[in-house]
Amino acid sequence: MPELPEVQTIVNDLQILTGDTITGFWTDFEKAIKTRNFKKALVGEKIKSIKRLSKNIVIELSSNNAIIIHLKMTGKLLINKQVSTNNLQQKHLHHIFSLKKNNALVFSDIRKFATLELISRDKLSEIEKTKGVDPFSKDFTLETFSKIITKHKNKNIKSILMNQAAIAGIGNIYASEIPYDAKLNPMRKLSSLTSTEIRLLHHSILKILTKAIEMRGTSISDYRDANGKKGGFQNQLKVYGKAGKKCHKCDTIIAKETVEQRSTFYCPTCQK
DNA sequence: CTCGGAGCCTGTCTGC
DNA sequence: TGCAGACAGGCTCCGA
Repeated sequence: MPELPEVQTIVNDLQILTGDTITGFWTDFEKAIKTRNFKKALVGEKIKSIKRLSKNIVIELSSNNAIIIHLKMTGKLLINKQVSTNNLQQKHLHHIFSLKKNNALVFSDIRKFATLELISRDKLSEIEKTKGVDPFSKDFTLETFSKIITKHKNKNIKSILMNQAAIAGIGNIYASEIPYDAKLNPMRKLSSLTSTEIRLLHHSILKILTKAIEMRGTSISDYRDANGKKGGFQNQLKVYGKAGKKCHKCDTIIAKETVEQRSTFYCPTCQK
C-alpha cells in the first residue's frame, strides 16, 4: 500500500494527536507487534511528535522511545473520532490506541503484513542510517542523485527507484509513474543515462511525489488517509495499472513487464 | 557478497 | 455457479 505520498498524508493528518496521551492499547493480532510488553511501555506516554521515516510512521513519545509503524500493503491508521465504522473496517481492525483527548487511533490491516514496534532513540538512529536519501530532504540534490546512479550503474531505473537503501520512500506505483514522466524506459540501465536524462529523472521524482502529496495520495483499492478518505492521485496515473490501454500522449498500448518480481508499466513509444 | 525465490496474509478478479 | 490460480501498494529471510 502506502508509499511516500500516502504515508506523508497520514502523518500530516496525525499531527492533531501531538500532545495527546496514550491511555490504553488493545490488540487481537500480537504477531504484528515486534516488541514485548508493548502495551505496558505505552500507557501514560505523551505523544511528542509524529513524523515519516521512509515509508514508516514514527510516533515519538515523552520517554524518548518511539513507536515505529510500517503499514506494508493494506495497513490503515484512522483517527477514530472522525471515522464512520463499516463492517470491513471492523473485521480487519487489529489494534487500538486509546487516547485522552482524541478518543482513539485505530489500526486496521486486511493482509496483516503491517508491523508495530517500540524502539529507543538509539535504535531509531540506527534505522535511519539504513535508509537512503529521502526525496524531500535537503540532501536530495542532483549531485547526490548522480552519485547514487553511478554507484548502482549496473542496475536499471525501476530497481534503483524501488531500492529503499538508495532512495527512501518510492514504491511500485510511483516507480512506474516517475519514469513515464521523465520519458525514460524503466528497464534502462543506469550506466546508459546521459547527464540530461539523470536531471530529468531527478526532476520527475520530485514532481510526481509532490503532486501525489498535493492530491493526498493514490487510492487503488485499500488506501485511506487518517480520516478514512480516499486520495486523488489515482485519477492522475498515466501508466500504473493501465496495461492494454492507450498511452494518452501517443495512443501506443501501455506495456506491462515484470521487473524483479514486480509489475512495471510503461509506454514503449514515449519512454526511451 | 549478491541474487532469486519463498513467505507473510486476505481479498478480488479471471478464466475454465 | 464453482473453483483454482493469479495477482495485489512491501519487505525480510533463506539458501545457492
